[in-house]
Amino acid sequence: MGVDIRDILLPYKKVVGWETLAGVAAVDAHNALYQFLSIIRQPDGTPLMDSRGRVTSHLSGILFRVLNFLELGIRPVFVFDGTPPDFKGATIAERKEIRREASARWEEARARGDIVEARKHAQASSRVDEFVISSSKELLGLLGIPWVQAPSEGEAQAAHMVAKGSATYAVSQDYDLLLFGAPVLVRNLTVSGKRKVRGRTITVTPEKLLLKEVLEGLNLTREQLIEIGILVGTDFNTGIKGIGPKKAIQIVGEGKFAETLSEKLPDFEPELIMEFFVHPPVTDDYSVEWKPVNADGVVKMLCDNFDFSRDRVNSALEKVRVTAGQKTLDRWF
DNA sequence: CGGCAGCA
DNA sequence: TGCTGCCGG
Repeated sequence: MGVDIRDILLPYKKVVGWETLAGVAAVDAHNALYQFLSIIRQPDGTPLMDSRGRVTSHLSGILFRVLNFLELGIRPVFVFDGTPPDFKGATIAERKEIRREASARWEEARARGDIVEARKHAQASSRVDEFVISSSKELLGLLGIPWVQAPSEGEAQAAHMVAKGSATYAVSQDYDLLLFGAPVLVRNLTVSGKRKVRGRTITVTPEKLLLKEVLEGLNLTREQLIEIGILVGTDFNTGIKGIGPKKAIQIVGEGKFAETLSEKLPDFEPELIMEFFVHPPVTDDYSVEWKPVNADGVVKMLCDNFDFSRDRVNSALEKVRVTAGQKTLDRWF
């Protein structure tokens, strides 16, 4: 998922404290929902589900994260994907196949009692489907959180909203936001700092990337950063085998992007993808307005309809009732 | 992921 | 008070 240019971005990642993050966060909804669906699972990989078998992991994730954001003075706006460009077709088909295989391996591993293996494949089988999207939008509405429907890629729309000042920063784990021109990208926006990765407990802290610093530091234009992405592979193309971000930066710096491509991938034409990153379809037809949490509505949806515990939901909502009360003198809601 | 009980 | 580990749906 996403362009893997992590290695060259390492020097430009800045660990930031929560107090610096008060403001409007344009959240890459697909990225957040995928994260919730893949991680909020039982040890054997089974996601949270209601009595009717509907997956509810994403609803749990949204509820607690959004309420935490509000408490921290972070006003999120979720940005959902629209219609992907035609040239994403191959990637979409490939991912579908990967999910299908992962699903089968999940079953196999569970059948033979290999919990660890089962969970791994279950995570890889996660899919943000129509139900996940519509139920997420419904819950966000009840929480008073605005969401925007992108005409095409949500990442592009989120980047656009930060660029024009509708949001302070974009939130995603993917670096594509930088290719789409997001001036500020924040990663690891999870409240609990401790995470278990392969048995080890590591501390995950929010980190900020400024596009300007990345481009100046690497002495690149945004078009050149996109060229690097295309060489190593994006959501829209496979990239060249044997070329990672380090080699790509060298190639692009020497002005040999086109030359290298025509040599290694003579049939591939990068122009459409380049143009898509530079000028993606985005809209200015949105309104971003936060409303008070509809606590009754949230309880009705989550407890009556999706079997959440009343105690848990109420105590989560209780925290923002206090916060909302304190903020009424601000121009918050 | 995030809440929370249980324990040092 | 801070950490570990289980549970949620």
